[in-house]
Amino acid sequence: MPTTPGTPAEPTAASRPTAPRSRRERPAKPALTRTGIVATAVALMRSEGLERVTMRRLAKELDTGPASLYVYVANTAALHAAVLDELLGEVDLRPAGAAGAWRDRLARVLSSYTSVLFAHPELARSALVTRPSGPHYLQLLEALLALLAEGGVPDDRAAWGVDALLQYGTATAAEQSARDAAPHAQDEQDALTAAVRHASPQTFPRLAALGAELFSGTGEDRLTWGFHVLVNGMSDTARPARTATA
Amino acid sequence: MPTTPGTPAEPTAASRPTAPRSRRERPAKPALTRTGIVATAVALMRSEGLERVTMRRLAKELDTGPASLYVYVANTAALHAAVLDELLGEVDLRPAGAAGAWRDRLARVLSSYTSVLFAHPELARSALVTRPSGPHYLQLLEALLALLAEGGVPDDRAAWGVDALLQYGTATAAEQSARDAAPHAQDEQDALTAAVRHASPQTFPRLAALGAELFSGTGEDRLTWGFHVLVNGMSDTARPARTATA
DNA sequence: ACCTGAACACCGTTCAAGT
DNA sequence: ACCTGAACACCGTTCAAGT
Repeated sequence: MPTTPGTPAEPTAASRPTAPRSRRERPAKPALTRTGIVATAVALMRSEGLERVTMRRLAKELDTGPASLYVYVANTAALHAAVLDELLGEVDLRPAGAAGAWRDRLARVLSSYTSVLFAHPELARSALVTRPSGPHYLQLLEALLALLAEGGVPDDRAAWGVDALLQYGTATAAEQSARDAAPHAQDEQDALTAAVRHASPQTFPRLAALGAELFSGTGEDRLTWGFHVLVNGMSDTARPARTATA
Repeated sequence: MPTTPGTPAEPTAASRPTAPRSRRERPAKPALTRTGIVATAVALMRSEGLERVTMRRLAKELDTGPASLYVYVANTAALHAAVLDELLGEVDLRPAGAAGAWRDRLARVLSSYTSVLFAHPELARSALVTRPSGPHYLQLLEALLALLAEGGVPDDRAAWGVDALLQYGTATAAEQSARDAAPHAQDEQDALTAAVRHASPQTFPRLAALGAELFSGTGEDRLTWGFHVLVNGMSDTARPARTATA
């Protein structure tokens, strides 16, 4: 197995000086390891939210200075990516191998993925920018590709489509982070609703015609519909020829 | 026209004390207004990037303290949303009214939207969380809905679908921000490519079968394909019944 | 080879006091 | 009714010096 770039090997026990008994309260300061750092970061996220998972705060939790963490973690983005990778272990992949219609099983796996991110929408934001590449992510990709193959989606479309499906789930979860974080967020939704409601039917005929329809439905229903739209669409839509012209 | 909540009226000229001649260098310190603040923020973004559009940095630019801005702008997220609203004026809506196949015109409008965000991918990130609600955004919605109606997409699906289309463009632009910001970002892509390349064909048969196909194609081609997938999918996929059960 | 103190260069937001 | 100085409570990251 090749060493992942940017992931320094754990220091051996021998190379580490024996930990000086810390301030007598704590149950002996544990040695720093990448694994331990990430585990502490996950715990910190669960207890205080991702916005508290900062290099400084995490260092405090580990009873050291922020500079020490940079031996194991390249930067804050990498830290958050590692936390996400950890969380992806919670995605329920069992529907992939279960009985039933492949489309529904696909939607169930994707729903599970999305609901994991829904529990931590700030993480979804970072996932859009820093794609995970850990084993859990690979397992998820594999499960989705197997389902698409079972459904007869051509390989070249499945290769592009799996990205679109995951992106859709990720972005939907990320959107939710507004409603979570800001107590203010309802206002923003209201701002758009109000803007649409007051839009002049002369200038905005379609907006006026659709009105509340634009904001209807539960998040769950919209999400599932979207997954089916993507799956049906990619079954129907050929990829552009390699020498495509606009 | 109702007053948008959170947008205080501009102070009248009368209510404002005559500006004390500032440090004699600058061409007379202009009065603070929401419009002026946003315009300065846009200029600052163009010259130094969105990451420099902070309350403190912007205040410095306006020759005042950060506290002064809070009279006009609720917080940093609102500031960024206002900047985005401004930028959306650059989206080319002309294809909506032009001749040609509706699908292609739809794709062209969406491509224009996306390329505006591509020029400022950090803004795309914030757009996912704080949806715009300004006039430019309404015009974009209207144009897209008109095209979907022209294409015979049923109203209820268009209402949900327009969101999916915009989200797809926004998320795709947001993803790009990694490649821009971090000099490191290529590494992350490589990490995933490497992980896929080294995935065991026993454990990950589909991943092994598809391989490089997963990363093939230009961003442009993938984007356009995705738009067509969504449009074709929503033409085919009924919304769930109101009392739908899983 | 790790670990760290200290520093550099910033943040958002609030609040009491000014004009 | 705005405008502001100053403060509070933080950030990420680097680097020289320690062990």
